[in-house]
Amino acid sequence: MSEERRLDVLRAIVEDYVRTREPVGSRILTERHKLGVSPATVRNDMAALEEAGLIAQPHTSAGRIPTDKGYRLFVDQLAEVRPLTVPQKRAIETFLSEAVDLDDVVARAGRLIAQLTGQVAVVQYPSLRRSGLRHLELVPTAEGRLLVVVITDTGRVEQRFLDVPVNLDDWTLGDLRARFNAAAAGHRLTEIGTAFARLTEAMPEEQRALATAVAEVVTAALAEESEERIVLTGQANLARSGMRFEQGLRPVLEALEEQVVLLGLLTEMSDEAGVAVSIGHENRVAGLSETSVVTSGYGSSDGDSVAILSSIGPTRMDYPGTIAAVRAVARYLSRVLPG
Amino acid sequence: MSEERRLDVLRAIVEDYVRTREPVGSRILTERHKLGVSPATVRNDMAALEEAGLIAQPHTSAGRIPTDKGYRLFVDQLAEVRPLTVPQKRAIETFLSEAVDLDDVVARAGRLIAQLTGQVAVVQYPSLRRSGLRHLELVPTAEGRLLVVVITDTGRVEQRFLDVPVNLDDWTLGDLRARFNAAAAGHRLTEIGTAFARLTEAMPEEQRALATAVAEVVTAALAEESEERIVLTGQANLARSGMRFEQGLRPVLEALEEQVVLLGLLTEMSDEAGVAVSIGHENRVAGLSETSVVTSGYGSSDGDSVAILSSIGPTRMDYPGTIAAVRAVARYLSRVLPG
DNA sequence: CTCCAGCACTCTCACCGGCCGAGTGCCAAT
DNA sequence: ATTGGCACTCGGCCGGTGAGAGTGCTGGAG
Repeated sequence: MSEERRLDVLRAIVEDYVRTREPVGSRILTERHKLGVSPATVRNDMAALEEAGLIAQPHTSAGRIPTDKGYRLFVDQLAEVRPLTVPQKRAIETFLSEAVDLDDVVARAGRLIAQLTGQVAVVQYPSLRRSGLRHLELVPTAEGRLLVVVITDTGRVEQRFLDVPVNLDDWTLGDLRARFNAAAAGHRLTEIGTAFARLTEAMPEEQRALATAVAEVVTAALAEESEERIVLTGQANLARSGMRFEQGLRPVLEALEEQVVLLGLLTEMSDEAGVAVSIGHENRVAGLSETSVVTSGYGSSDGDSVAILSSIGPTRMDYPGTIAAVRAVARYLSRVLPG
Repeated sequence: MSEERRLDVLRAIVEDYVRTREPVGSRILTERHKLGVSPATVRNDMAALEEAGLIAQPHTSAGRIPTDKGYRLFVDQLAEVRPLTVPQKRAIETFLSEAVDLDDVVARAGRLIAQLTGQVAVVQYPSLRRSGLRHLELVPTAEGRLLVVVITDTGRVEQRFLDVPVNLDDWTLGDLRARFNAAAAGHRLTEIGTAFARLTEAMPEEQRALATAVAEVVTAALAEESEERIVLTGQANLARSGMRFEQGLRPVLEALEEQVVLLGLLTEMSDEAGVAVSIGHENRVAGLSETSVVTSGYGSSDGDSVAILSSIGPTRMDYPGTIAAVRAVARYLSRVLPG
């Protein structure tokens, strides 16, 4: 009983089940894949695979379907990379380059992933913390209310309201703005706290309180991980014919709405470089136990990514295709982004 | 056969069907509602209501369910306003007032609607065109590239890149910024074009080209209706038990992803002041023919709204409750927003 | 030792017929 | 106008049956 053929059988089972969404039996397996052995032999292999926990049968006399562990083995060792076609690549490139601003870039990336994979796309906005500060703007909005606007060099804009005790004349405000911008120019947002600290110490007495308040708001806004924004696209794909989940859509939709949790999952996954895959129960998020998540970082050509994008679908998904799509979009995205 | 009782019967049918989600027959009707007549009499009334197209039976010998037309009559004439409880109102107020910025306000409003109604919430960002200009900022980002940032008095920030032929020194930029802000201060964005036209004419020759370019970008950005952004919340509610649609979730989810179309529907509905309801096939949007949409404008205390929020659910929805929730959130939202 | 054909067994699913109940429409009576 | 009575019509719910698919096992061949 050759080990190699057993893995061939597993690959055949995964491929067939992904295509037909029906448990696959020994007869069909020998008919559709040139294994060169009889069904009976395949049955023995299947028994071994089941013993190893790689496949399972839904009920006694139905075919086998891969388990999470089976998919894992498939993804790690058996799947062949299937690069995108040239037209597809061109389409990605042009579609992304037509974007008019950051919102548009993110939205388009989501639509690309959703359409290429036929699944749900999750795109995180370029992280505030890892990008540089371009400009800081202070705008009075109402009596005693100040709007603080942060513009990063990835083109992202963040805003916060700030209640200030006193009214500010335009001149003071202009002065403050100039000082802050001078202090912050070109720094990474993570280093900005210390730069501000130096600044406020050097301020004239009567402005120091306000300055520290502004500095606090800015650093707080940037520190607040929960403010990382993500965008979902292609949720309609969840209702497509091929997407029946055992537990129904409910838990999946609920998990997708818990953006904080979702973001935690994604960042946790993307520790390593390149494309990462998390399968079924490997996702600690309840509600995603019937789905697999394929993620990749993006955002800079020099390796360290500033944000994440991913595709989420049923464990029974086309892994090679999904991985190829996610990787391709991530690459072009990194190229298109300013900075 | 009194006309009045017929309407009582219709109201009873709607209320029962909304509660139980099962076709309601004459017997149960007389048991659960004190109509003071026998089932046989009710049957006659029901026959008349069916003749009038207000109710229908899914198949022979099942109870009746209201038609779109029936719901319409119910909403227009029969539904009694059911104000929110005091705790609910307090909850809305505090939850909204805890928001830290505009994104957060919009997100919280969505969550409120989704939770109060148990349906999908759609919240439009405060419209650019109908709000006033607070501040215009010009930021150089790279050689020959200028970032134009528009801040409205509702706190919304819009950004556009602009390629300029020459490099600008800080002083020219500061001067330009000052001039634009002086010209635009307090104007509605729709009137801003003319204000800018006057400004550019009065400019010194060598700056006029740049000034007109900036003016063009700003007005173009504001004219672009497609940039109106909306946020969806509570899509998980679509998968709740009470939400079975005849055609499945697919068309509904697809319709919700067509943000342009959806926005068109909402703006079309909210022509009139106050809360508007669109029922079933009244929605021209394909895919929403099994749903009803309850919308209200929000955003200013003096009547004319700057944006829209709404709740979308099955035609079989709790209209009084939904209307009350939408109205309440819209009101508090208007109060909380700056401006 | 590996592979394979055959066989008995199990389980799901689709189909069928009949029954039950809910609800209706009509009619005659008040 | 209202009501009680009555026959009728369906849809949904068993319970049984038969076909089909797939398995595990066993014994024999290479």
